Amino acid sequence: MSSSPEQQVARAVQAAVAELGVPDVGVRLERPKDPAHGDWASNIALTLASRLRRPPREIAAELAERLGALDGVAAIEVAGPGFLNFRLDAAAAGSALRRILAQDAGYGRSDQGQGRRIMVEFVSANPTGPLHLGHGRQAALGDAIANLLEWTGWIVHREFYFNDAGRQMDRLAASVRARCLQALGVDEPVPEDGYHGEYVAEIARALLEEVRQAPAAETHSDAASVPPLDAMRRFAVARLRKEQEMDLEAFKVRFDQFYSETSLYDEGRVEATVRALNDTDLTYRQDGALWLRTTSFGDQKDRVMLKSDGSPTYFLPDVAYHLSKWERGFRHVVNVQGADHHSTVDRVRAGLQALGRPSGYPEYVLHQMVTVERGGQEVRFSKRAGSYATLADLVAETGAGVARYFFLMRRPEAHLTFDLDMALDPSDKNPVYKVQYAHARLCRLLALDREQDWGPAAPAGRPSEHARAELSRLTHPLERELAGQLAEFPGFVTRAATSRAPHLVCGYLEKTAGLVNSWYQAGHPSRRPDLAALVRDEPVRTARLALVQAARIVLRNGLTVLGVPAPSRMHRDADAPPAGGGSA
RNA sequence: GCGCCCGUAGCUCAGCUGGAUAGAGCAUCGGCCUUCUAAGCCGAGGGUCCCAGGUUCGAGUCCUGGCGGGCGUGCCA
Repeated sequence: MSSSPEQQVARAVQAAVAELGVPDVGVRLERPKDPAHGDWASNIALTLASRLRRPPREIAAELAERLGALDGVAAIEVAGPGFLNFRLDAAAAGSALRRILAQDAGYGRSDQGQGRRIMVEFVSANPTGPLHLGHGRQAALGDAIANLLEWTGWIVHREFYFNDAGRQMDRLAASVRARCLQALGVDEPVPEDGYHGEYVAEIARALLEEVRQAPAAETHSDAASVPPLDAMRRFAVARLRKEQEMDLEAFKVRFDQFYSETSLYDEGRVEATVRALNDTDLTYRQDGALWLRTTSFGDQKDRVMLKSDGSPTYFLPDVAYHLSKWERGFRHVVNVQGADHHSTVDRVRAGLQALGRPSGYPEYVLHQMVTVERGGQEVRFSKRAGSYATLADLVAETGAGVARYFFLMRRPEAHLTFDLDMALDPSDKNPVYKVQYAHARLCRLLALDREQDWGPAAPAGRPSEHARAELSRLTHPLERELAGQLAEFPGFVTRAATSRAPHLVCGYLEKTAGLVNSWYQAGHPSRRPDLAALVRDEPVRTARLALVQAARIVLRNGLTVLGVPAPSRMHRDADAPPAGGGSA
């Protein structure tokens, strides 16, 4: 792959800096916010000022002089306090487009991960109820982070861990039992610490129905014949897990593996973890319980591993679970969790460190809570779920694509207000549609070009034609700016991947879509027909269609990384939901 | 009390290793259809970047101390 003009300039600056006697400074170019400052800029002179004890402008001037004439660079300017601004010539500015066209669906991918394996664990909901909005944010985040890692050269494993053991399962079973009895006319309240949602009653009804249809002996339905608690627990867990998987399916999220907490016990992993921890000198008995000295590793207080009744706290299977990740060969693990779990971070890591695993293992992305607003008021969705809003309700209302995008728009550590009015707005006010519509609009231009008879001298625009386009024909400032923006896409993907920040891609896409719309609109036939993409002038048209094609590729690739569909058409009917919602 | 996260325009939020005049969307106001789909575009107004110190050529960004909000701080998960 030939290097981009940006990379060539960066290398040249690096060399010039080395000539000044500073060989060990990395030079990275940035794109100036103000197009008047050129295509690329370097602040290297500013950063070297104190080290060289010289005024930054003087350093910049000397660098500019040493750089002399660079291939593809039309002008080098010293500006402001000491910036070096580089203005590419039209051909170089267009050359980025050629790379986009050549790489197509691969544009934005890189090999930073070098084929290393990484696990992303996310959602990991307990099988005690439907998935709620917090899980939705996690599902969108985890899947997008996983995609970003794949795009940057990692082999990614998506895993869902579920706690199907422990006290909560007893509470679930007891709740189902109470609902069964209620269905049979017995006045039996759901336990105070049980699950009160309507869905538990649904489970109870389904369970009774199954019992009734079973060929077994005791088919008469009365209070004495409800199934044993253990059967209720198994039935409820299976059903809830199935339901969660359907919710995830509707949300277009897939996992490579669902890992059961119970399996940790069945395989003796919890027991083995206790023994291993006991072999260290970091455990002690107090008040009849077995403690781990997690404070040795920065935890705020020591934690109980085994309660005084001999049963483990959730902490122990958590450590056992993460040991299994390590044993399965995952040296890189990202756990996506709600911030309400942040207290587990220190203790799980402490447990792992006690057994010799590295201190930063695993990595955590903790996201803040989600609230939904409509008309400026917080809304609660589901009566069915009891106290919280379900993901399924939200997805049914907005579609998977919109919901995913809205969950990804904000940085994970910021509270997320899900604005339903905006999510349901079919216009470009809705950021998802803004991006999707820009994409569809570009697709439409390409289609129109294929349909149009431009005359014998002008073959219809095909990808091969785009590749041969004279990109120096892209001279309009809006075209230059859009082309420059498209060149930035791979950088955003790598930055979003390494900082586990899909929202950066959202921001990038909205900016790009805005530039697309501006350019498109500037060339609207009612305004400046000479700026339209589909002009008669064949070389100009081919160049503009190359830009169209490149922008289309970038928008599509960006949406794809986020797990949001990139439709080539949007529906115009006021009644029908927009095509891009991905709710199908 | 202690720990983590947050505090930027009326609202929801971006702001890359500290850099040029602090940005976007929504909302408000004013323009633009002879449709490459106006579900759009152009423009305007709107800011003590929570406060106070510090670090330096330069701080929304880093450090310290406050203030305000969220979450956590179980032999619950």
